[in-house]
Amino acid sequence: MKVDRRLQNVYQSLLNHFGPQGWWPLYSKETGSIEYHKNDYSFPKNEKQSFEISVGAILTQNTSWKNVEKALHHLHQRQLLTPEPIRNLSIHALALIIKSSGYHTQKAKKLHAFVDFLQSGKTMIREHLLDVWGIGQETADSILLYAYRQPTFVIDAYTQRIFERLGFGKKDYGQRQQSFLQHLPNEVALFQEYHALLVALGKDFCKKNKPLCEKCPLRKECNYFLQRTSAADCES
DNA sequence: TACCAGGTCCTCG
DNA sequence: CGAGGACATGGT
Repeated sequence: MKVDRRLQNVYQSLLNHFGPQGWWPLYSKETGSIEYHKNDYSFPKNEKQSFEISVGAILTQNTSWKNVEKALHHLHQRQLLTPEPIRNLSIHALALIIKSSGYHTQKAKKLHAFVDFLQSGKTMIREHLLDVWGIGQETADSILLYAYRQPTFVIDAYTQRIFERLGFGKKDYGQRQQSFLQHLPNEVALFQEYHALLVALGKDFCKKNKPLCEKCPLRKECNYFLQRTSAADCES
Protein backbone atom coordinates (compact mmCIF):
# COMPACT_ATOMS: atom_id res chain seq x y z
CA MET A 1 0.00 0.00 0.00
CA LYS A 2 1.15 3.54 -0.72
CA VAL A 3 2.63 5.52 2.13
CA ASP A 4 0.07 8.30 1.97
CA ARG A 5 -2.76 5.78 2.20
CA ARG A 6 -1.14 3.97 5.13
CA LEU A 7 -0.63 7.24 6.97
CA GLN A 8 -4.27 8.17 6.40
CA ASN A 9 -5.41 4.77 7.65
CA VAL A 10 -3.37 5.06 10.82
CA TYR A 11 -4.80 8.52 11.43
CA GLN A 12 -8.37 7.34 10.92
CA SER A 13 -7.90 4.36 13.21
CA LEU A 14 -6.51 6.57 15.94
CA LEU A 15 -9.23 9.19 15.56
CA ASN A 16 -11.94 6.52 15.62
CA HIS A 17 -10.54 5.00 18.76
CA PHE A 18 -9.57 8.05 20.80
CA GLY A 19 -11.62 10.88 19.31
CA PRO A 20 -10.24 14.44 19.01
CA GLN A 21 -7.63 15.27 21.64
CA GLY A 22 -8.07 19.02 21.92
CA TRP A 23 -4.43 19.97 21.93
CA TRP A 24 -2.66 22.10 23.05
CA PRO A 25 -4.16 22.21 26.58
CA LEU A 26 -4.53 25.78 27.84
CA TYR A 27 -5.37 27.58 31.03
CA SER A 28 -9.05 28.43 31.29
CA LYS A 29 -10.25 31.52 33.16
CA GLU A 30 -13.62 29.89 33.76
CA THR A 31 -12.42 26.73 35.45
CA GLY A 32 -9.08 28.01 36.73
CA SER A 33 -7.34 24.90 35.46
CA ILE A 34 -5.75 23.56 32.31
CA GLU A 35 -8.30 22.36 29.78
CA TYR A 36 -8.44 20.62 26.40
CA HIS A 37 -10.58 22.06 23.61
CA LYS A 38 -11.85 19.14 21.57
CA ASN A 39 -13.04 19.80 18.04
CA ASP A 40 -11.93 23.41 18.23
CA TYR A 41 -8.80 24.21 16.25
CA SER A 42 -9.09 27.98 16.60
CA PHE A 43 -6.56 28.25 19.42
CA PRO A 44 -4.45 30.05 20.44
CA LYS A 45 -6.63 33.15 20.63
CA ASN A 46 -3.92 35.65 21.52
CA GLU A 47 -0.24 36.23 22.20
CA LYS A 48 -0.60 35.25 25.83
CA GLN A 49 -1.89 31.81 24.87
CA SER A 50 0.89 31.42 22.31
CA PHE A 51 3.37 32.16 25.05
CA GLU A 52 1.77 29.71 27.45
CA ILE A 53 2.00 26.96 24.83
CA SER A 54 5.63 27.76 24.12
CA VAL A 55 6.49 27.62 27.82
CA GLY A 56 4.70 24.28 28.10
CA ALA A 57 6.61 22.96 25.10
CA ILE A 58 9.91 23.77 26.78
CA LEU A 59 8.90 22.46 30.19
CA THR A 60 7.64 19.14 28.86
CA GLN A 61 11.00 18.13 27.39
CA ASN A 62 11.53 14.54 28.49
CA THR A 63 8.99 15.07 31.26
CA SER A 64 5.45 13.92 31.92
CA TRP A 65 2.76 16.52 31.26
CA LYS A 66 1.41 16.11 34.80
CA ASN A 67 4.64 17.52 36.21
CA VAL A 68 4.50 20.35 33.71
CA GLU A 69 0.94 21.23 34.70
CA LYS A 70 2.04 21.77 38.28
CA ALA A 71 4.77 24.11 37.14
CA LEU A 72 2.40 26.00 34.83
CA HIS A 73 -0.02 26.35 37.72
CA HIS A 74 2.66 27.92 39.89
CA LEU A 75 3.63 30.27 37.09
CA HIS A 76 0.00 31.23 36.54
CA GLN A 77 -0.60 31.89 40.24
CA ARG A 78 2.27 34.37 40.21
CA GLN A 79 1.18 36.00 36.95
CA LEU A 80 4.31 34.75 35.23
CA LEU A 81 2.83 33.50 31.97
CA THR A 82 3.99 36.52 29.98
CA PRO A 83 7.53 37.27 28.78
CA GLU A 84 8.32 40.41 30.82
CA PRO A 85 7.96 39.02 34.36
CA ILE A 86 9.96 35.95 33.42
CA ARG A 87 12.80 38.06 32.08
CA ASN A 88 12.87 39.96 35.36
CA LEU A 89 13.24 36.84 37.49
CA SER A 90 16.62 35.35 38.30
CA ILE A 91 17.39 31.88 37.00
CA HIS A 92 17.41 30.63 40.55
CA ALA A 93 14.03 32.11 41.48
CA LEU A 94 12.45 30.89 38.24
CA ALA A 95 13.93 27.44 38.74
CA LEU A 96 12.27 27.08 42.13
CA ILE A 97 8.87 27.97 40.69
CA ILE A 98 9.10 25.39 37.89
CA LYS A 99 10.82 22.78 40.03
CA SER A 100 8.16 20.11 39.56
CA SER A 101 8.86 19.94 35.82
CA GLY A 102 12.33 18.48 36.42
CA TYR A 103 15.67 19.75 35.06
CA HIS A 104 14.47 23.02 36.56
CA THR A 105 17.77 24.91 36.44
CA GLN A 106 18.26 24.01 32.80
CA LYS A 107 14.68 24.85 31.93
CA ALA A 108 14.84 28.20 33.72
CA LYS A 109 17.78 29.08 31.47
CA LYS A 110 15.87 27.87 28.45
CA LEU A 111 12.89 30.07 29.31
CA HIS A 112 15.19 33.06 29.63
CA ALA A 113 16.75 32.29 26.26
CA PHE A 114 13.28 32.03 24.75
CA VAL A 115 11.95 35.34 26.11
CA ASP A 116 15.16 36.99 24.92
CA PHE A 117 14.43 35.58 21.49
CA LEU A 118 10.88 36.96 21.58
CA GLN A 119 12.17 40.38 22.56
CA SER A 120 14.76 40.31 19.77
CA GLY A 121 11.96 40.73 17.27
CA LYS A 122 13.27 38.00 14.98
CA THR A 123 10.65 36.29 12.86
CA MET A 124 9.07 33.13 14.22
CA ILE A 125 10.58 30.59 11.86
CA ARG A 126 12.18 27.20 12.50
CA GLU A 127 15.69 28.30 11.64
CA HIS A 128 15.60 31.09 14.23
CA LEU A 129 14.03 28.92 16.93
CA LEU A 130 16.75 26.30 16.48
CA ASP A 131 19.35 28.97 17.21
CA VAL A 132 17.82 29.54 20.64
CA TRP A 133 19.66 27.65 23.37
CA GLY A 134 17.45 24.88 24.74
CA ILE A 135 15.16 24.62 21.73
CA GLY A 136 15.77 21.56 19.58
CA GLN A 137 13.80 20.22 16.65
CA GLU A 138 10.83 18.84 18.54
CA THR A 139 10.33 21.87 20.74
CA ALA A 140 10.70 24.17 17.73
CA ASP A 141 8.09 22.23 15.79
CA SER A 142 5.73 22.11 18.79
CA ILE A 143 5.95 25.88 19.18
CA LEU A 144 5.47 26.49 15.47
CA LEU A 145 2.55 24.06 15.10
CA TYR A 146 0.61 24.68 18.28
CA ALA A 147 1.53 28.21 19.36
CA TYR A 148 1.86 29.82 15.92
CA ARG A 149 -0.24 27.56 13.72
CA GLN A 150 2.47 26.95 11.17
CA PRO A 151 2.15 23.65 9.25
CA THR A 152 4.90 21.34 10.46
CA PHE A 153 4.95 17.89 12.02
CA VAL A 154 6.18 17.17 15.52
CA ILE A 155 8.29 14.03 15.87
CA ASP A 156 8.59 12.84 19.44
CA ALA A 157 9.80 9.63 21.06
CA TYR A 158 6.31 8.12 20.81
CA THR A 159 6.09 8.83 17.10
CA GLN A 160 9.47 7.25 16.44
CA ARG A 161 8.61 4.15 18.46
CA ILE A 162 5.14 3.72 16.97
CA PHE A 163 6.19 4.05 13.33
CA GLU A 164 9.23 1.88 13.76
CA ARG A 165 7.01 -0.84 15.23
CA LEU A 166 4.37 -0.36 12.56
CA GLY A 167 7.06 -1.13 9.99
CA PHE A 168 7.90 2.27 8.50
CA GLY A 169 11.59 1.73 9.14
CA LYS A 170 14.13 3.44 11.35
CA LYS A 171 14.55 7.11 10.50
CA ASP A 172 16.10 10.18 12.06
CA TYR A 173 14.04 13.23 12.97
CA GLY A 174 14.21 14.92 9.60
CA GLN A 175 13.48 11.78 7.60
CA ARG A 176 10.53 10.83 9.78
CA GLN A 177 9.12 14.33 9.56
CA GLN A 178 9.43 14.36 5.79
CA SER A 179 7.46 11.15 5.50
CA PHE A 180 4.51 12.95 7.09
CA LEU A 181 4.92 16.29 5.35
CA GLN A 182 5.25 14.72 1.91
CA HIS A 183 2.36 12.31 2.16
CA LEU A 184 -0.32 14.23 4.04
CA PRO A 185 -2.34 17.31 3.11
CA ASN A 186 -0.62 20.44 4.40
CA GLU A 187 -3.15 21.28 7.14
CA VAL A 188 -2.40 22.65 10.58
CA ALA A 189 -5.44 21.04 12.22
CA LEU A 190 -4.52 17.63 10.79
CA PHE A 191 -0.90 17.88 11.92
CA GLN A 192 -1.97 19.00 15.40
CA GLU A 193 -4.50 16.23 15.82
CA TYR A 194 -2.30 13.50 14.37
CA HIS A 195 0.56 14.19 16.73
CA ALA A 196 -1.75 14.43 19.74
CA LEU A 197 -3.31 11.08 18.81
CA LEU A 198 0.13 9.48 18.54
CA VAL A 199 0.91 10.63 22.06
CA ALA A 200 -2.35 9.10 23.26
CA LEU A 201 -1.45 5.79 21.63
CA GLY A 202 2.07 5.89 23.02
CA LYS A 203 0.81 6.47 26.54
CA ASP A 204 -2.05 3.99 26.52
CA PHE A 205 -0.87 1.15 24.25
CA CYS A 206 2.46 1.48 22.47
CA LYS A 207 4.49 1.68 25.67
CA LYS A 208 8.23 1.31 25.73
CA ASN A 209 8.58 -1.86 27.75
CA LYS A 210 5.17 -3.48 28.11
CA PRO A 211 3.10 -2.51 25.08
CA LEU A 212 -0.54 -3.60 25.12
CA CYS A 213 -0.53 -4.97 21.58
CA GLU A 214 -3.50 -7.29 22.00
CA LYS A 215 -5.85 -4.37 22.56
CA CYS A 216 -4.06 -1.80 20.43
CA PRO A 217 -6.25 -0.02 17.86
CA LEU A 218 -3.44 -0.41 15.30
CA ARG A 219 -2.67 -4.09 15.88
CA LYS A 220 -4.11 -5.18 12.52
CA GLU A 221 -1.68 -2.96 10.63
CA CYS A 222 1.35 -3.42 12.88
CA ASN A 223 4.46 -5.44 12.06
CA TYR A 224 5.46 -5.53 15.70
CA PHE A 225 2.17 -7.11 16.74
CA LEU A 226 2.34 -9.70 13.95
CA GLN A 227 5.89 -10.54 14.94
CA ARG A 228 5.02 -10.95 18.60
CA THR A 229 1.96 -13.08 17.95
CA SER A 230 3.78 -15.36 15.54
CA ALA A 231 6.59 -15.78 18.06
CA ALA A 232 4.00 -16.72 20.68
CA ASP A 233 2.56 -19.28 18.28
CA CYS A 234 5.94 -20.94 17.93
CA GLU A 235 6.35 -21.28 21.66
CA SER A 236 2.95 -22.89 22.18
C1' DT B 1 13.00 -0.72 43.45
C1' DA B 2 13.92 0.52 38.99
C1' DC B 3 12.09 2.62 35.07
C1' DC B 4 9.75 6.01 32.50
C1' DA B 5 8.19 10.66 31.06
C1' DG B 6 5.24 14.83 24.86
C1' DG B 7 14.45 16.35 24.76
C1' DT B 8 18.57 19.08 24.43
C1' DC B 9 23.30 20.10 25.05
C1' DC B 10 28.07 18.85 25.44
C1' DT B 11 31.99 15.90 24.84
C1' DC B 12 34.54 12.48 22.66
C1' DG B 13 35.97 9.28 19.03
C1' DC C 1 27.96 12.49 12.34
C1' DG C 2 26.58 9.06 16.55
C1' DA C 3 27.01 7.31 20.92
C1' DG C 4 27.04 8.31 25.73
C1' DG C 5 26.41 11.11 29.82
C1' DA C 6 24.26 15.06 32.40
C1' DC C 7 20.33 17.31 33.61
C1' DA C 8 15.87 16.23 38.03
C1' DT C 9 11.10 15.58 39.55
C1' DG C 10 7.06 12.66 40.32
C1' DG C 11 4.21 8.51 39.20
C1' DT C 12 3.76 3.38 38.92
